[in-house]
Amino acid sequence: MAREIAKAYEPQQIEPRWADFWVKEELFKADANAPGPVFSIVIPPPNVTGSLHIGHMLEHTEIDILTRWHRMRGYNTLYLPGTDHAGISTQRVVVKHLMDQGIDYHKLGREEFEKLVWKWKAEAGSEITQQMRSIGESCDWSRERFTLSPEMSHVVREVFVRLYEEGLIYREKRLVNWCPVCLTVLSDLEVAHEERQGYLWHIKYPVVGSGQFLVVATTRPETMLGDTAVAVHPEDERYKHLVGKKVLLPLMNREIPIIADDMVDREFGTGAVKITPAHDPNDFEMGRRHKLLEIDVMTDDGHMNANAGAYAGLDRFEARKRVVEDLKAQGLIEKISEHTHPIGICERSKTIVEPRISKQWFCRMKPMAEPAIAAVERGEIQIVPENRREEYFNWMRNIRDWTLSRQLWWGHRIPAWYCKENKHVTVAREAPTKCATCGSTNIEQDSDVLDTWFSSGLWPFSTLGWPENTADFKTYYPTTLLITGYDILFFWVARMVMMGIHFTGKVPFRAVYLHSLVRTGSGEKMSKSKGTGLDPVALNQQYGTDAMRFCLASMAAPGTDIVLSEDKLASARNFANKIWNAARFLFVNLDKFEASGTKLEELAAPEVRAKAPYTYRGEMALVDGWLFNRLAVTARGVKSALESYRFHEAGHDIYQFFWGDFCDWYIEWIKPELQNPDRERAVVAWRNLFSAFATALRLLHPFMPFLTEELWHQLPQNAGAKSIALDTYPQPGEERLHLEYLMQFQLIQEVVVALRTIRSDMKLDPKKRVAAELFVWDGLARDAIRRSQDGIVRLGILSQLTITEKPMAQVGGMMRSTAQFDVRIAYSDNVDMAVEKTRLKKEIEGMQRAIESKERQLGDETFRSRAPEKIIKGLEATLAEQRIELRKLQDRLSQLEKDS
RNA sequence: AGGCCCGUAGCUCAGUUGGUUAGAGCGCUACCUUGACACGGUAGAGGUCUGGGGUUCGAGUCCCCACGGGCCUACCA
Repeated sequence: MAREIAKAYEPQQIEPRWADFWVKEELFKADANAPGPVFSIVIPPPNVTGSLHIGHMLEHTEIDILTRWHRMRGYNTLYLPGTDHAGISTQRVVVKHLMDQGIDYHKLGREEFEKLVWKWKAEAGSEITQQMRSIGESCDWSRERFTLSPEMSHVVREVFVRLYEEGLIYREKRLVNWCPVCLTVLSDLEVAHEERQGYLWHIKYPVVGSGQFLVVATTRPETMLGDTAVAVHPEDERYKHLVGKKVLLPLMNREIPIIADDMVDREFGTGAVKITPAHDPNDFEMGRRHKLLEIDVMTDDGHMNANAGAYAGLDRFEARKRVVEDLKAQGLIEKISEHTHPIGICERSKTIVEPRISKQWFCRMKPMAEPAIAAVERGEIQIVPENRREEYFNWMRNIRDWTLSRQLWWGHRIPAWYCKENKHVTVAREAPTKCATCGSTNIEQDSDVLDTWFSSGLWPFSTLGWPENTADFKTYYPTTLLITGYDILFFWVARMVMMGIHFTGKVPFRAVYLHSLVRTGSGEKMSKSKGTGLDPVALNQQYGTDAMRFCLASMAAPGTDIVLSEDKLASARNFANKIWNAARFLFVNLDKFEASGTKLEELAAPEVRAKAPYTYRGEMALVDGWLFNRLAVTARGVKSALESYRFHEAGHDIYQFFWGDFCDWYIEWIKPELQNPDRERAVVAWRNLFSAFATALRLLHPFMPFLTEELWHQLPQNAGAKSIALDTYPQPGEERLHLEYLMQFQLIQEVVVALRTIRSDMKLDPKKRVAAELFVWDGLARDAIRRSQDGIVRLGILSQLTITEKPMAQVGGMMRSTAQFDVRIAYSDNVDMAVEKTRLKKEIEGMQRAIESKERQLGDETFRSRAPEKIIKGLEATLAEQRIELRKLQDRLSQLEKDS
């Protein structure tokens, strides 16, 4: 039967089929009761609002590679998918959606709004998980989780109440980061710092009863409306005499005290600082120390409030202008200087964050941070790359309390109820009917929700059934590994570690691999909102998901950010095409061979894999010995690379093997064998080819799941089998490598390349067959080569090859020599001896340099006494070879010079 | 302000504990439409590893300084 196989690899034709197959067959459903070592990984839940971006593509590629790899190696494997309700993002998306329809969400009311978000989630919230299916991620979809599902909410509430009962959660009025656009408080981590060009306004505050002025410097003049003091350093001679006096706050005509506090920097500005406790973190602390008034002069949405007097109602930036103008008019601006300073930006709305006094829920972090630090110190959690450990420690050691509440409607509502009669607080798992303290039924639940990261922090155990001791929890917790971006080390990783240890007594994962970020050519982080991102979905469509995966993996060196380009994708696509065509070669030739009357079963015996490499009457072909050893070397390399998250190295090894060894040499070499009239020989060749190809496919499968699944199914030995994903992964053999195969075939490769190089230098017609002579120094190798003569003749495009028993004189024809062999093409047309001489001279120079440096080193007593034996031996061996080569080159050159 | 990372071939980047003539992909040059593959084949050119100093028998690799680029943390008004 003739097989239909397209001439070029067309991923669009095969990917959707396997993506569906994997999902429908529930191929990756985990079984908590299955035997074997466990590999479990939970997904960093993407936002429900999201769609797959290039960062996910990288992350999910890495996760899926390791997941498939472990599964194939026989681990009880769970890759648990899910999404995050993403409070602020989702609420913003839906609010905007409503606005587009002319609906103000405030008017809908909370309940109605929440219903709409759920509806929206049901309709649009599975885009990313659908995309994950279509790119073939080997998740267990039966265990998909959502951070705001009833089950997860139950866990969140349990955790909140326990923390409250333990005194780790408290409610307090203090200075927080407020976003006037999102209308919510933010945690420190959600505030980005940016250097901005601004001004330093020097404002003259009249000292009461003296006619003098005290000049303060500020970057935010509008906040002066809320000033309740001016502070100077207690030892500042310039101002000592003023401490205890008062200034008259301009524009507000309020008398405020001059205080002394050593937090003041005498060097900065004028050395006198206005104090606005309600709008600046420093001032707030100082205010509390000195029991100053805290006057909030702004509204939620960044306008001035009634406390701002004449400025009430103005936008904060407008107010700044007006304040400055008015001060100028009164002659109270002493000077204005340019000043670059960092300001806080809301990560979502990009507006300037306003520090503000507000009553919020906080989580005490220090007690939880300590065990989290210890766990990493003791190595219970491995952080990769290691240099991130220090960042982790640094942040953990300086940790500050976490602002938990958010003024949103979408999220886990805080399980706290306030007694309206006497302000008692009831925190409970189940909604209470009355105040726990006074019994009043006049209670109301806190209207805020929890920071989204609070529920994400529980993800590794909430998804596995905690607080019940479920089978999943028992088997899969702690998870084996977490793969996520280093940009959320604090947001998420650190918090999971703290929560995990606190609640389960165990670390949530044994290792964290922090992957790179994908950047644009100009070094920016790729971002959809900035329009600088490449769209992985479109690119997958164009180049193939496998190509994308392979490309990303090949670039994913730990600790290095990735700059992706279409060039690189094309190169990965070409690799996929190469494999496709290797398969095509197999099948086209198989058809021919079958046509000559061979039964497929003979070639595709089920044990084909197990017994490979096959021999012909006990005799191993050198090329087979070589190829299977190369395969073993590759499997070894891939294993050690993946064990240490060096995806790029694994990818490179496989690429090298598949293209360089398998396609360029093996296939070329065995071509005649496959149609060998000696049927027995041909069958051996076919079995080895099938076996090697299938092994290579299995090696590649975690990287390119679609292509390998497709081709694997077409191999006769896999007829009727379920999936390559459930097949075994090639393990590096226990037995030692047979180095002689590797070395002997490598020698052949060198000979063939030397022949081709000579031909190329001679500008020989590529089809012109010429006679050549070969001498090989090593007797064993010479015998091996004699048996491989036909191959050399074919690949070197020779008419005949004479293998001599003696070294060759460096005369006549065109030659190449190494320490191991001499090869000559006895053909002298077209030879430009001047070019040959130049080449020889250049090579001699290089060789002399190499030899001299080695001689110098080896002649150095200190080197000999201190360098390891291995290095010295190696150097000596190389030196000996190079001396031989040099002598040959010199002989050759002088011969040529004599001739001319 | 503190910390971290990077600067290697025209481009994008590898280079695990310092050790033998520094690698890959793309690009480039020449030749080749050969029965798997032009998304291809064959051969080749091209870096002395940003600069300077140091440690060492030996440095792309370790240390210091400078220059250039990036990131993170941070309450300098």
